[in-house]
This record gives sequence, C-alpha cells and structure tokens, in this order.
Amino acid sequence: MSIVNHELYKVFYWAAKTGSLSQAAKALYLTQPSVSHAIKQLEESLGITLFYRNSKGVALTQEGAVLYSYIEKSHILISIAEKKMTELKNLDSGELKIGGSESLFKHYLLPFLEEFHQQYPGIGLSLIHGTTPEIISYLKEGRVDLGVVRMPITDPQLEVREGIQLQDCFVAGAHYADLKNKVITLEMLLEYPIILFSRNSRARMGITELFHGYGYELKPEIEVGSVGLLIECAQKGLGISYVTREFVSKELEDGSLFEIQLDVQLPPSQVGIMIMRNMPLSRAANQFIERIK
Amino acid sequence: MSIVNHELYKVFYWAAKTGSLSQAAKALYLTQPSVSHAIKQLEESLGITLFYRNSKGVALTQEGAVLYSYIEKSHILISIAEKKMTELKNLDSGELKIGGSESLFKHYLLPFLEEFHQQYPGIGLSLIHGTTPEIISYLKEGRVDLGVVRMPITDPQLEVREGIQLQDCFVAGAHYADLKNKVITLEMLLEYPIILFSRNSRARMGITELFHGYGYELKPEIEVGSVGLLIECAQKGLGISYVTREFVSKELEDGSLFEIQLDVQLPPSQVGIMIMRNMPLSRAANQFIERIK
DNA sequence: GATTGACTATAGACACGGTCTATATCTCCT
DNA sequence: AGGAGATATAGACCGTGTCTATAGTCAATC
Repeated sequence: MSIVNHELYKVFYWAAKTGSLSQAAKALYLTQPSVSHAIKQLEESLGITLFYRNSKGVALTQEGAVLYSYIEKSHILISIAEKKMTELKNLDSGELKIGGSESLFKHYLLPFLEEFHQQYPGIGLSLIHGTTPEIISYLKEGRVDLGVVRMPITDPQLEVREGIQLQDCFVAGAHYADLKNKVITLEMLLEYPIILFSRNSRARMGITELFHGYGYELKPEIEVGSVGLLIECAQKGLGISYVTREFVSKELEDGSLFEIQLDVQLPPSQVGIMIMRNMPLSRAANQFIERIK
Repeated sequence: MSIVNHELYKVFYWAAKTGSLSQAAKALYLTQPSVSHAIKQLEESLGITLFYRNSKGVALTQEGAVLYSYIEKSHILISIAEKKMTELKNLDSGELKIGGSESLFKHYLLPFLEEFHQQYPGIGLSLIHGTTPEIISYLKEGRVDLGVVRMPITDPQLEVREGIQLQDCFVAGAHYADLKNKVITLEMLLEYPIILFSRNSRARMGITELFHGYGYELKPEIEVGSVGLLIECAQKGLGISYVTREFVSKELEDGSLFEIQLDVQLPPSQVGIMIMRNMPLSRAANQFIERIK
C-alpha cells in the first residue's frame, strides 16, 4: 500500500508543471514554504530526489521526470473526473432510465419527458418497456432509476408516490352504435365480444376480479398485446375494448369510439411512481420526479 | 483548480473497490469512522452522493460509478509510479548515461562498467562518445549524467573528481628498432615522422605546448582519428605515435611496439570525472561514481 | 419477536502536522 | 554593491484528520 499522502502528488504536479515552487504555491493557494515543505516530504517518503533547485526555480531530475510522466496522467484523469462530476451535479450530463408501459409513456409521461429534455438536453433518456414485475426487478437491479406503473404496489423495498388517477372503461366503435346512450348491465355486456389486454396487466386483473365479484366470469373473445391494438380492434367493430379512458380521449372526441355506460362504477386506477427505498436517486431522476409532482 | 483534497480520492478508491467502509479502513490503516467521515467530506465537496449505504456495506451510485471509472485509472497510475520509484531507488531500473572518449571507455571504464552491469542488470547503460567540449555541453543539456575526460577542467559549473593518472609517451614499431634503448632528445625526435591524434584532444594540445616551451614546433606527419589507428600506424612503421602508455600496454608487452625514451619528462595526465555542480545525481550515476573511487 | 452480528453514522476530544510568517541564503542581473 | 527573485529553514499556531465510544440500522437466526 502507498505510504504517500496523495495530496503531495498534487503539489508535485504543479511544481513540476510550472517549474517553480512559488508558481505552484500560487496555483494551489498556498505559500511557497508550504510547497517547499511538501516537496521535501514527498522526496523523503520516496527516498528519491525529484527536483534540483536553482535560483530560477526547480527542474525535474531524471527520476522526477519518470514520476511526473505518471502523475501527470493521473492528475489529468482526476481533473476530467471533477469536471464530469460538476456536469452531473448541474445536470449537464447523465442518464435517466425509466421503466414503464408503452401506453403510460405515451399518454402520461411524454409531456414531462419533453419538458425535461428541453431543460436538460445533456441528459440521455432511456425508456424501458416491461410489465410491472419486470420493471420492479429492473429497479432492483439498478437498470432503471424509477418505474411508472399502475397501483397498488406493495413491495416493501419500494417507495411509491401517487401519480395521476386514471379511469378504465369499455369502448366500442360504430358497429355497436345501438349501445350508445344506453346504460347496460354487466350481464348484458357479456353478450358482446370483449377485447382485453393480453398480458397480466393490472387493469385486466382488476376488471376480471370485478366481474367475479358480481358472480360473472369475464372471458375475452380477443386478446391483444398493446393499447394501440385495443383501440384499433374496437374501431373496426371486432368487439368491445376495455381501455383507459384517458388513453382514448382522441378517439372519443372524434367519434370513432364511444364509451359504454354501465350500471356499475368501474374502479379508478392510480398511477404510481416507484423508486427504491433507501437508495439515493441520481440527480437526474430526483429532478425528474420533482417535476412530475 | 480542484477544491478536493486528493487524499480523499484514495479513500474513495478503496471504499468503492472493497464495497465496504470497514474494509477500506483496514486497507488504509484507519478506523471505520475516519473513512466514513472522509467519504462524507468528499460527497459534500462534490455536492453529489457517491454511495448508498446499507447494513451490508456500501455500493456506488450512478454518479459514484462515473467517478470511480476515472479514479480507478488514476489510482492505478499512481501505484505503478510508486512501484517504479521503488525500482529506481533500489537501482532495479533506470539509466546511466556516460560521456567520454572511446579509448577511455575501453581502457579505463570497461571493468567498472562490467561490474556495475553485473550487480545492477536492470540499469541501462549509455556510452556517448565525444570530445571534451562536446561532453561538457552534453552534461549541461542533461544528455549524460557524467563525463570522463582528461584533466584539467576549469568550467565553474562542473565538479570534477580525479580519476586514474595516465602517462602519455611516444612509441614506435620494429621499423625504428634502432631507437630502442636509446635516450633521445626532443630535437632528434622531430627528425622522425610523428603521428598524432587528429582532433583537438587534450593530449595533443599538451604535447604541442611542451615542444613549444622548448622552442620547437611539433608538426605531425600523419593525423589519425582514433587511438586504434595510432597504434596500427606505429606498428606498420609509418612513424612515431604519441599515445597513452596505459592504452598500449598489450602492444608494449608483446613487443610490437616499444616506448621511445626521451631526455625530458613528459607530463602525466589525469583522468577527471565530471558532474554538474549543484545538480543531484541520479541514483544510478551516484552509485557508479562511488564505485570508481 | 428477541437476539446477535455486521455495518455505517454521529459526537466529542485530542494531538499531529499542515500552513503561515519571518528570515536566511543563494544566484543572477543591473 | 545592491536589488530582484528564487528556495530553505525555523518556529508558532490553528485546523483538521483521526481516534474512542456510542448509537442506529438492517438482516439473519434461533
């Protein structure tokens, strides 16, 4: 192990670079005797004379020049590191990795991401798609800084903040126009082909459970893999899709889809922003979460 | 300029490398609280959290990992530098550059060089030929560590130690066998073709001056560029060579040359070992000079 | 659900040493 | 000879790096 105080190398670097102990002292905001003392200490620690001194300043000895060739590189690395740290601190560089579903990115996070990117263009953005359990494991592995998923999340290692509240609903296209402006029951709804999200999404589990609670079994006619397809299938008249209302606001507005009015209240769902408990956030992630609030 | 005490990076390096403040403390021969304090200090200086802590130890944050990528390289460089310094100190590596004439290397320094190289095989040897003024300028430029030339040397920037004493003399080969065992005068000598070293060597200047002191002018019939040729020419009977007796001991012994006995005493010449005054010697050079004494 | 062990954080005290001022010394230059 | 500018040395002081002691936290184990 090194016996030498690394701080002495910093002094050595400046003394060698400037060829003057006085100059080095200036650069280091020290006095000349301090630098003189530091160099002597370094020389004694190494057992080698590093400089020869004359009335004009100092010059490296052969051995000192060898040392300098290493210390210079080392010092430059540290300088770069410190510059990089300042950038990271000022959010001039860095990376923000977010886990979530495509639809949440598209319909919920996008405006925040846009604003964030505009303010901190140096920060790279990584959006990683996955199911809720996948995202949780990404979080634990450190592959994402934060996750955006549907509540509730119960993992004790995670800290969850509530985000926006969403409302799921059933929508249909022109083919089922006769259902428009009618209030229908769950039982009636089951007569129609239902289109659900294929994966074990929280939304699907919720609605299945709701039907179960009323004694019915919800079996989809069609299962699709994305919110985009849910919308498209409903528009084409293939059935009635269960979607998040906020994600089809455009289609509801232009009339290509309409919402089925039910006699029961469908449960709202909360978006949660997950981070690891007891793990400091990156500055970028921290700043981003502040924005969302 | 860096605000951070570089010693803190050493602590950071070990903490990051071992993933534990306690382990780092052990490696640094410190206590755990000291390391904890140092890391906190570093984090505050940079304004960035570098580790997250848990009951198992510490782990780098994103930003900490960035810092580590630089500090690790920097630290490795310093380690190599310190290893190299130890080598230089122990004379396991380094270089010894000596300036001198070919003949002095061959007939005077060779045995010392041999012994030195045997004891310190890690030290590279550089023998640089040149005239006395050339060697002096090499010394001043730092291109050689020490010079070995004929005395006297009067340069005030140089420090000269006396080496071996040499005796110049005139020698001839079989062709001038009639001069053998005769004592002859300078005037008589001038009747014969004289062979001198061509360059402005100290030896030639000395003998020319000696003749001048007696009222004669010494003009060589032949001028040659090396001691080897001086010997060869004399052996071939081309004339009488002025050489250093110690450099022709082999030829004097095997009878291919004999020394001309003069009625005046030729001045001896001293070998001097020159080093720069007020400039520390490299450890290798220092050690070598100790050997010569 | 106590208990134990391994780890880090905090508090407070002490002493070492890093830094300063003042001064000496040296060399070069005018 | 004197001045400018460089390094070396001496000695004093203050800061801070380091220690001991203790608390707090988490995880595993019985």
